[in-house]
Amino acid sequence: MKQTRERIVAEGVGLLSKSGLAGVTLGVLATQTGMSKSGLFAHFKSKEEVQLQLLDETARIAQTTVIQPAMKAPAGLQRLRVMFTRWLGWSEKAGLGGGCAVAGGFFELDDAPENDPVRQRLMAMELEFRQLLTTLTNDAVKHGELSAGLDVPQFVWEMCGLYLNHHVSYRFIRDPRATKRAHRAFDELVKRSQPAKGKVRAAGRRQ
Amino acid sequence: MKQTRERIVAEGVGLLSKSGLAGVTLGVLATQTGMSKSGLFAHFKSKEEVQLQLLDETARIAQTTVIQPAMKAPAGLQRLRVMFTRWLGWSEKAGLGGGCAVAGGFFELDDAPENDPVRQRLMAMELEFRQLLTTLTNDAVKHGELSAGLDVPQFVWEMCGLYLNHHVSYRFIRDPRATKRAHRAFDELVKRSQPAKGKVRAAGRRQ
DNA sequence: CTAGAAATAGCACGACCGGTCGTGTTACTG
DNA sequence: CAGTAACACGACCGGTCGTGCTATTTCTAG
Repeated sequence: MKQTRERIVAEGVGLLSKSGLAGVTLGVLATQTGMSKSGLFAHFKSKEEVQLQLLDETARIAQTTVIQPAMKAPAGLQRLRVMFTRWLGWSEKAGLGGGCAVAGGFFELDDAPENDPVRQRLMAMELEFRQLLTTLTNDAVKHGELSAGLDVPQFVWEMCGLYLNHHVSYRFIRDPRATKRAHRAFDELVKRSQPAKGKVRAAGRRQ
Repeated sequence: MKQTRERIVAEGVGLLSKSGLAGVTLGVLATQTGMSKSGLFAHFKSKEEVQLQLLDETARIAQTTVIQPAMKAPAGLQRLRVMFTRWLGWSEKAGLGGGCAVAGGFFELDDAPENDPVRQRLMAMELEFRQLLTTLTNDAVKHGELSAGLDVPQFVWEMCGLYLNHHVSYRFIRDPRATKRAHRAFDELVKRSQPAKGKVRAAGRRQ
């Protein structure tokens, strides 16, 4: 059945979130789905195929949990801000039961060979998302909410860092101030990226 | 022999760096050390013991690679800066052949039970290092190089984030600009944490 | 109601896992 | 010289891994 495969994938994303790529085992996934290992395996060509499917499904969930709500916000700095807010701890909000599989994969596969398909998929997902952030940041610049001279790649780079930092702080350290810290850092990042107030430029209107 | 155990540990830190905690396997470690699995195992009570020893050794290496050189620099902002510079990519500089095992462990064990000994060790290592960073930052404040009104925990938090971000950017993304980006972000962090220049005394206008 | 297709289970495989056990070698001790 | 303790070894334990091959069940079409 078509929907069995979907059920497996839907179950699997939770396991992936909780246990990481290496923790996704055919046996565990089968048990969790209430199937035999071979019955489950018949739906996929290989374990790698399972991992790729799970990453794709993870991306789909992130799309609806993080990106779509953000795109409903008004373009510019507001949209960027909503994106960041939704981004933090999104896997928990989506009910995955664990952390962000993509962030986890960064550390699991950082030494994997360049042509590893799972690594490549992970890289593609990340670059695509960073591209989106870049676009949103550029929009905020066009709206005059961020400085025209802003180093946009650097801005995006730092924004991604705040997410990673929050992930560790929130999930490993379990610091209750993690989310507050991340927002504060983001606010600082935005503030120092804004055009000079009251100065010569005409593009003034911020926030 | 005493030195056999040391040889195992010395070999193991490389494996830990390359493959993460889960990748440290008695069999692989034995092969790599040129021993039989059982011969190797005789030196430890359990695999967990091996992991703890490897983490300790990793800490020792970090001590000489990162911390000791930094402590030779003049106290204050300079020392903090040297620490940060040495910190970035330290595992490579130390010849471990992989990434930072501590950073990797954050993502591997973020869902581990609170009383997991390996998780606890990792946490202790991190908190100790953050404590050191806090002390150095406080020193820089005392030297008047950072603002007296600085939110020091937030400063340290952001500094740790820059390290994580660099790790991903450098090792997974393999962005050649990673280190430049990290330094740039650190400079910005320092700049906005400095006391107002030329102006009055503490509590400057560093909004 | 039955033929065939699709989905699932059963089973076996070789490899590796963490860990145990008995044995042989070596070097020091009395 | 005999005794002994440290050390490393190969064989092996019960399990789990990914992955095939072959039944069996279940669903659907005529």
